[in-house]
Amino acid sequence: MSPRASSYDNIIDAAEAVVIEAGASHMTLDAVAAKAGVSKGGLLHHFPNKVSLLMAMVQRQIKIHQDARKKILKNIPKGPSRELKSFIIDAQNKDPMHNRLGASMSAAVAHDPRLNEPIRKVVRDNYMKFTASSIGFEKAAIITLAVDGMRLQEMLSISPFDDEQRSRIFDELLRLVDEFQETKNKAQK
Amino acid sequence: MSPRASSYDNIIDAAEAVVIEAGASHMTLDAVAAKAGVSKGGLLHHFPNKVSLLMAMVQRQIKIHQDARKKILKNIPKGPSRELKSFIIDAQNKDPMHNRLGASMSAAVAHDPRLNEPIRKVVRDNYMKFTASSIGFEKAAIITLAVDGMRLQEMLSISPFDDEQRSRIFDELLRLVDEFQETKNKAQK
DNA sequence: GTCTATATCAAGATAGAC
DNA sequence: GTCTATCTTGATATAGAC
Repeated sequence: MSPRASSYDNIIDAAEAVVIEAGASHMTLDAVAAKAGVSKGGLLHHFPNKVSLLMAMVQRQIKIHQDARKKILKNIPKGPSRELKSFIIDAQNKDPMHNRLGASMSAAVAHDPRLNEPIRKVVRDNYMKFTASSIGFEKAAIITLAVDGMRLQEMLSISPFDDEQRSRIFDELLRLVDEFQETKNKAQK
Repeated sequence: MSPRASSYDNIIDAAEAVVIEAGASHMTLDAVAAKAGVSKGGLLHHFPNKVSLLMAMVQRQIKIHQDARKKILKNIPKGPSRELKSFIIDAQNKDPMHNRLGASMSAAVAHDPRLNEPIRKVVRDNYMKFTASSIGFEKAAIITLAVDGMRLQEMLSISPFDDEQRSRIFDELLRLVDEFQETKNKAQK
């Protein structure tokens, strides 16, 4: 599906870097080309227009998170809320390369709001999966919303939390999933 | 502080409307002027440049929510988590005029990420207030993050919930605040 | 496959009449 | 205080050489 010429990923890396450093509105083709070390013509050979670059950015980030969650799932002992937990643990990861979904998304949406469609779909699928889990619709939704809230705040650089607070919150989220699960189990007996 | 010529608010209304209908990237001065029924020259008489319009949009929305929360607070029986509850109830309001903070913010941030500063400050103040409440830092943070998550998703049009689900989630959030409070009370005895 | 040069266009902002 | 006309810039995209 995606061509894997070395410059292809190189250009996407550069585009993400520009967004992170200068903001979505400054992600011009000139800036991306300069950052990637190619000319604008070279860039436009790989991505015939700006929208195709933005879509590639979003798609690559979606794939990165999907792959990460599959890996995480393997290491979670079987239990009723594994999917939801893998989602929390994936978001907990502060690795720079891992947290560029926000950058890609804000650049895409700033250019054309309709480009949010693939992300909308991912969000939809997530909530379908998690709210069908055994802790109940509302509680699963709230946990997921809190995780997305954290990510979206970080994407907009309005998060009020430092690293230590951030990790305490994620730990509590994981704990709450278990607690909600236990409450539910008792109620069913 | 803010001039209240009728056209002043009229122009801000128009700017918000353009963002909601066409997206942040299409909020050009031409489009706003056309929507407001004035010429570009007329618009630029009130707002000397685009940034000043964007800042006015954000400030007005912040004030609307502050005023709304003050009103809501009066109707909440005294108790330990009144501030947090007023925040949830304010977010619950689906009145169109009330939910334009997202539009203003996305337009501002799309133009220049540094314009998020006033909102960053509001978010900071909120979390300071709520997490100092008696249900404990992590739980208060999670409730607040879930509310902000809902708002930010709606701002980006990626929310997967319909109206009925949305209101069930808000009800559960209010219930959880009380439940967390009770748990805390018992623990302190 | 990568480059330079250039066409085209849209948007922000200014000047000055009424 | 509102208008029209115009200037200027910067960004996307195309054409065509190497």
